Amino acid sequence: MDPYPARFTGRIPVATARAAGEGLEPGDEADGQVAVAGRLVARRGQGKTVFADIEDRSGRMQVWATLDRLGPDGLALIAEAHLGDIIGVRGAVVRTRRGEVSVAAASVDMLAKALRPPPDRHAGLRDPETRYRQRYLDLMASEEVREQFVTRARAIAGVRRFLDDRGFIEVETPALQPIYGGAAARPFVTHHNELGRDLYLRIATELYLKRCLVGGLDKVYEIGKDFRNEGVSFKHNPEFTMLETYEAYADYEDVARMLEEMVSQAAREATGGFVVPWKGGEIDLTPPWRRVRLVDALREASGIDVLEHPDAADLRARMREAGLDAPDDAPWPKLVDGILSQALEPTLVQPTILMDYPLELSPFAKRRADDRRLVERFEAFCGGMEIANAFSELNDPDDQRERFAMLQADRAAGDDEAQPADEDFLVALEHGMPPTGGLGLGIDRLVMLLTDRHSIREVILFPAMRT
RNA sequence: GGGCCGUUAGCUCAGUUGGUCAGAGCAGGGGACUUUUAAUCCCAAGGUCCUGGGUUCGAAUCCCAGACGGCCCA
Repeated sequence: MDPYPARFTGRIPVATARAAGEGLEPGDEADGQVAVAGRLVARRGQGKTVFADIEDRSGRMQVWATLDRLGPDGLALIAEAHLGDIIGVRGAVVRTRRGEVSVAAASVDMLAKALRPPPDRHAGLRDPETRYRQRYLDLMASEEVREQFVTRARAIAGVRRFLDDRGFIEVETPALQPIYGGAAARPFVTHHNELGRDLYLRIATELYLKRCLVGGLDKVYEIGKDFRNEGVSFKHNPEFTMLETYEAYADYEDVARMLEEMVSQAAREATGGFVVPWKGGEIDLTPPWRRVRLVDALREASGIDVLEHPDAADLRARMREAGLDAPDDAPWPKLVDGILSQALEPTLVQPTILMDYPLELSPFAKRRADDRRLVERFEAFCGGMEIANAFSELNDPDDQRERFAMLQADRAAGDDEAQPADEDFLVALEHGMPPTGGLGLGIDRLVMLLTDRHSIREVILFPAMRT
């Protein structure tokens, strides 16, 4: 017997086979035969009769194996199979005297022998380390975990459908970049042997997607992995999935409306509604979301008006007065971000859009005409996490050049997350980029919200672990 | 970065004051059983108690260091 045969023909999902037996009375047998296959998850031996449960993605089904129908070799195969083996069964659909729709096995095939045992059927797999490192065991042991990742796929499909329906085109831009940019983060560095030079794994797709806008693609999006060389936490994985969209002739308020609709549609496709459970309460994603100016929200949460403390040392002192952590080497934008993350972000459970950020925090956003210290930018928060970031994109190449210079000053002042200037991108801007509304949406965090999971590791199949 | 907790059989877990304390259930092995539903019954087997030091007559247990993981805080 080959324990790993190449094929098993004619298979149907067990849910389909079960449906064929729904109308049967106990003791009845349907006409014809079906072929089903799946992992052996339980077996109840009775000597010359064996009951076995097999499971595929569609569900679970009982196999009724008797010496009369199978003969000694076939019965031995199923009687001696291990839990975890993948077997194929052909036979009539019946309803047993106890009322269970089953396949009365006429033949049994070993399709894949398992050499290692599956997790305990009743206790499941609880050790979080094994769950993450050997996710296949977690999936094998838990229908709920399998469903978790189906929900993730549905949410992403919902986002894609939403954007495709609105005329966006999906594009792919380089993950290996000669210079990184588009976010404040430290990159991973890798090396190209033939070119003899270091390359960076992207920390964002922003600067390449904007090049697409310069070229006239007008409405583009990319869903893909970004890589940030930072610590891991309940909401950080070094590689994570990001959506970025750019729409010509839109501004950040247009983008805010699109975000609300997109997220609520994804929620409906993934979970069936706009209201999702969250940490014992619920989050209502129904548009419109609350909007508040960032500086007002910061003042309400911390008592600090950041625009009244434009000097880093001054702001640092004020923060410490208020009991907030303010590192000595942090430049002004980092300090403002510190107030946001410490005092404000955890309070933003219901969806909230914070509008109008200080220019220093936002090197790619267009200034507000009415207040040159602020830019047309929002971030959306939900469940105490940032989930999205959007601007009216800066398309003035001279202003952009100045912003890069500011970043270099931050870098010199000790901010190792400040990104280098990208001359090639500036050349692209000099060719003219239309006024554009851009958006970044953290897909992993969105999935956390939609599935009431409080660790990013629960929504990433194979999260980063120490080796 | 800090604090707390955890790591014992393939899985889920017990293990008292430092002394018959190497244990159970399930899985796996042998046997009985032709309608079971976590089937049942009998038998046997299964260990780097995370790693390395230390204290002690004696350590899964106490101390120190480390690894990995979880939670909380910053």
